[in-house]
Amino acid sequence: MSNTLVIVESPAKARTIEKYLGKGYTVESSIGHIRDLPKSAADIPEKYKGQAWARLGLDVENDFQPLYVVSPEKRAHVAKLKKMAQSADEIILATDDDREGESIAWHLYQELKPKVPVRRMVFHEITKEAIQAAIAAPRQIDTNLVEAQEARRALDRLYGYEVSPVLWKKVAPKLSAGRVQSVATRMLVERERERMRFVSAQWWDLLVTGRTGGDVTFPARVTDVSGPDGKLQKLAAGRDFDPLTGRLKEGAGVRLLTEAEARALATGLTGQPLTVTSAEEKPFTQRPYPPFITSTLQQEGSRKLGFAATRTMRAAQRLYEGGYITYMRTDSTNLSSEAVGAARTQVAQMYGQDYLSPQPRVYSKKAKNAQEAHEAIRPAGSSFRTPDALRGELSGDEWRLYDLIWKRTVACQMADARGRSLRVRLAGKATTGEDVQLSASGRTIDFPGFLRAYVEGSDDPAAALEDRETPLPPLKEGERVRAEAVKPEGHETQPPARYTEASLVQSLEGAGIGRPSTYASILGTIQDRGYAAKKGQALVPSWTAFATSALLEHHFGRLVDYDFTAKMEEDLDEIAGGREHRVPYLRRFYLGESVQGGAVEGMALKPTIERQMGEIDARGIATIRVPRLEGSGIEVRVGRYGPYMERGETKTNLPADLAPDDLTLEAAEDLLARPSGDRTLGTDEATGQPVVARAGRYGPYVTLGAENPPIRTASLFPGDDLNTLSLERALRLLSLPRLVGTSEGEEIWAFNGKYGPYLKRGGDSRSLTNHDQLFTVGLHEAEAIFMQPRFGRGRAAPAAPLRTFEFDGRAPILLKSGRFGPYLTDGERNATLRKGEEESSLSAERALEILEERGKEPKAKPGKSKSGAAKTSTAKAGAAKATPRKTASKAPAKATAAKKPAPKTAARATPAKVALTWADLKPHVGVLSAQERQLVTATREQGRKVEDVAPELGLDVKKAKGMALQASKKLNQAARGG
DNA sequence: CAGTGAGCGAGCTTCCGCTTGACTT
Repeated sequence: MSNTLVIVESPAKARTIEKYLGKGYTVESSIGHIRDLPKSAADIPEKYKGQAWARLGLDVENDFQPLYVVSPEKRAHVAKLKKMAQSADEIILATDDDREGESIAWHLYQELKPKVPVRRMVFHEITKEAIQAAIAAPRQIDTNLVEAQEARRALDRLYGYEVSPVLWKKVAPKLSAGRVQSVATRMLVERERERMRFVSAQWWDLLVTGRTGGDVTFPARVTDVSGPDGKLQKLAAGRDFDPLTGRLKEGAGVRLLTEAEARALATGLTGQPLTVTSAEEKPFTQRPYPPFITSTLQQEGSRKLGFAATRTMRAAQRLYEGGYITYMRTDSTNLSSEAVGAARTQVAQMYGQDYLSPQPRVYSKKAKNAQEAHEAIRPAGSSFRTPDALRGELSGDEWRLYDLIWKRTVACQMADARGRSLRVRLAGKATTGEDVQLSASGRTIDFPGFLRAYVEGSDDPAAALEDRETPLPPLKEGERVRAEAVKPEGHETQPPARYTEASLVQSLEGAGIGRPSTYASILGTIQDRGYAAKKGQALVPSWTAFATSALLEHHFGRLVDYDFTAKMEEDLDEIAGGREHRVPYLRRFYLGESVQGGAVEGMALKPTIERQMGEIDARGIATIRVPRLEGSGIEVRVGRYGPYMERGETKTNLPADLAPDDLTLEAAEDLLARPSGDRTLGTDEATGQPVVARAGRYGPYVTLGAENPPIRTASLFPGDDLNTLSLERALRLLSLPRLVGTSEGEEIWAFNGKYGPYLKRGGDSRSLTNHDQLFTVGLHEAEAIFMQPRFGRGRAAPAAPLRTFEFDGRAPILLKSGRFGPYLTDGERNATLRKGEEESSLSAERALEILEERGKEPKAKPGKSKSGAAKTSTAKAGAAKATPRKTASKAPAKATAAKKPAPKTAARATPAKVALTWADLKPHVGVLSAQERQLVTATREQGRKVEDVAPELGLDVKKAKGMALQASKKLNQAARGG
């Protein structure tokens, strides 16, 4: 009997399809993509590790040739597929019918290397008919579509892996940038900026309770009041105000009532007669919403059930795996005919024929960039199980979500809701003389139709139906009523609301950004990177998000345009259609294309980054514009240790839970006046100075004196708690250092240092084993400690090697445990073990290989270089080869010698850390910020003093010196190929 | 962003889209 292997993407799908296909077919899944570009160094095959482009996984100088690897966690599964492929007579690749699915099919083909016929088949519904039809109409892999996917993949990699490092250098390490997340972050930031600029305004109007002759009451609102000239004038409402100034928009032509005017008018209108001047009734109909797709399911999951996107998706995944619903990651609102039939049957049964829409409804409005590989999300099968029937079977989240999906699906085949809206205008006169006009509106639902099953945004359709009705008595033109009660109401304009998970997903989807499979993880990413935090339902962007967004907007504007993805999709469509190709497309994006006149066409990412690295002023980027603080001299900055505020010499941390929008001038002054986290414990009687407990970047500490800088500081001991620290304890800590006694004519002092407690006698020091010894060590004990060799007691002895590998004619290689994990060393070079290199199973040969391949010389210590250089030269030559260094360029005189460099001599002539000259460093000034560059150029090229240059750059001398030092470090690092 | 003293191994961080378990607490 023949055996056909069918491969789909999802295991749950495989199980279903296998049932429909029967004998002769084996159905297995790929479980998503099987190969990808290497994620990090650990995934890069040895063979490619030395390549400059390996980090990207794309050979950017060679047609962007991708390097695909099977990730470690997929290896076993791919091996299983290979085995199955070998025993099959035929293979059908039935991955999804979209760009990614086509690519998965192609990767399967590449990786399995089948020797039997291979066909490609697609279906959009998991129904018996659809699958049999698909089997009967196979095709070949669409290589153009695959190429479009590869272009998409490459672009995302280049964007993410080239731009993120810019953020590491200019903002903070471990940050990230990407086509999707950076736009999502920008959306949050722009909304917050609007809120920060927002100026609120107050306005008043009047709510009138009218009473008819028939003794029915209804609400109406005053819309117009006559001015001094007797003419009616519209009352101001929220929309008439400019959100940037809080003042009425120019030319609004409305009247703004003060509270007093509103109250006077209310009194004057109470009890007065009103005349109905017009009554207009209009019928309306409302159509049901389309069935769920991923984004709308997440939105309604959030609105109706209060689920976060991940929670909705987790429940949906379980429903899908249990066969209760169709696939939950989809962008298509399409329903199979099976589903439409099932829904209609159920409507007729449960609500009656009247509630059925006369014609089957088709929902085809496409979302931007929809790929439509699946159906809409609906109850599975050709007859839907009702939520009630599943009460015992499903529980908790799953049942509630199923109920929601069922209702929405059934409702989409129901009849329109029908009703009437009534709009009434009334006129009256206050006793104070003003004419007024009022308006009342009502809404009556005559036939609820689909609303009986499903009301968007509400958990209970029955209750929501009532909410949707605002009954109004049947008022006729000319009818007289009485203003029974008049209530003046004050209102305040509101800033635009922050995004929630649901509304952000909605906006991203609207712009065609992100895919159903990624919406939930986008939210995770921006929170994991610290770009946003949830505050209730709202997503609040962090100060880091402001800095990052500002950098990208100013220096890589095109990359964070809201339509960047839309444009990319257009280009990818061209590639998929065979009218454009991957390589030239990527070349324009990454390298740019020179056209006549020397101009560069395309995004030209790489050259842009190289240029911007020098342009971007890190300090400027870290300084965040806060409109409300303008002119106050207060600056907000994100520093290495989080966000802080600065005014002159005063600095204070910004509390983590303070949203950018909440930083008003008042709040800022308040924080500056009371440096954050500081707690005054009391007063030191001896000096009369306050004792303050603070949290600093090196941990908690106490100070004597509340000023900056304080008179004295002392770190807390490991067991101390900043929140409960007593004044007595603080004073005891501040009493350090302690004079232990005098020995050998020198004083012995006990200090608490950054590496822990230690004793100091003249120029000599010894560590102590615990902090309490600082108070307890006596002179004799101290002297005994000093008798010990420096690295003996009081400091962890050098750890014994974990393993030793011996070699003939070569120094042994030791495996040691270090701060950064296990590493190999032979005394000359060191190499840290990477992921996948097991310390237990390491062979001597492999150890040698690793050391040869990537062993690095430890940093030369001053005074040690001599003896280092005198040792074996083989290691040096190897290192020099692995990381070619710039030879000191004061060497032009030795040009002849340099022409034919004999590796060993060259290596010996260039010790590991010869001081680099300005000529060596100058080409690398691109790594510096504009300010750093000016400073360095002035001092090193023009030979000026930092003190003289600082004022010109608007820096104080102390800061400038620090900056010069930093800049020098950066330059050296860059010049040495770091 | 405070201030302290010596000596030891740097290398990695990061993207977007497809999919599920396998881990531990």
